[in-house]
Amino acid sequence: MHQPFNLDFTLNSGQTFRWRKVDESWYGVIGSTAVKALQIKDKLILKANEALEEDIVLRYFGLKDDLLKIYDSIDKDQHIHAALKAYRGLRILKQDPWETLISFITATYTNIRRVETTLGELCRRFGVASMFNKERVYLFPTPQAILSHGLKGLYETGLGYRAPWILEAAKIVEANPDLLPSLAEQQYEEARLTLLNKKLFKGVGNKVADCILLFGYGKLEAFPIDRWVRRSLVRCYRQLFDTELISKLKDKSFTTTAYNKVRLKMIDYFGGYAGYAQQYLFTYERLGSNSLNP
DNA sequence: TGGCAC
DNA sequence: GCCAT
Repeated sequence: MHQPFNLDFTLNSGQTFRWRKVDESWYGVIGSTAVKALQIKDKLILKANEALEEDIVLRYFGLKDDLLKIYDSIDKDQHIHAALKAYRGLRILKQDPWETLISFITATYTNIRRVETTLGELCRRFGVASMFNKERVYLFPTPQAILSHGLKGLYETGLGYRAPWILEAAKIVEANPDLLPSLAEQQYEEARLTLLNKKLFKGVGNKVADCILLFGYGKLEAFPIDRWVRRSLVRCYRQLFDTELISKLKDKSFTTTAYNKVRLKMIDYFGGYAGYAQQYLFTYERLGSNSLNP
């Protein structure tokens, strides 16, 4: 197998919300195929309920990234070094853009556990069910499925004030089938502008856009800055910023202007794989160095 | 800048 | 973390 790889770190690092661990196995969906994934030592064992191209699997789990080369390029200081060591094998997934869009709109101003519950409910109600062994797995609902249930149905999933945003997103994607695929053709900064400047989707700001581009499109320079990354930057990377920017990183005055200054500085610092650096700093800050107890 | 569905 | 003000 492509090394290094750690399935638990990858699926527990806040980039995906729908994988479920039962005993030693993870149940989830790749494309529209229900799968069971299990890592034993260096082997990734994949069982699917229908034919699934190996290429699709490699792509999904980020196994096509040359992780050692990436480590080499971002291993710039003792802080990132410790994070890379603690979470060695953590990879950035390449998830479905539509699911990623809705997931990260849902993930603002809450915690991961609640996002998991809400998205689980969304999929349970609106998604196509499929069985794997004794585990029931739901596909992520299509825009059409969401539209057919309407706003009331969305509210019942616990989406709260995001319900209308999700409905609106479904309308936009349904009306423009080429929109999400076209972002894949664009470079990171261009795709980012498409998402943000046109104010395409309600609920998609700086951070959510960067998450979508990183986890849904594999734009590996994207550097999403959330509260954990902010904490990490204040704690370990103070020297890269002036005191004004540091104080903004610490509180609510973290505006778009500040976000962009920090983002560009970090991409400049870590280079084209800044997104990987971000994911390790995020996980290290959130879960600590005790990687056995995530 | 403050308020926010569950 | 984003939106509306």
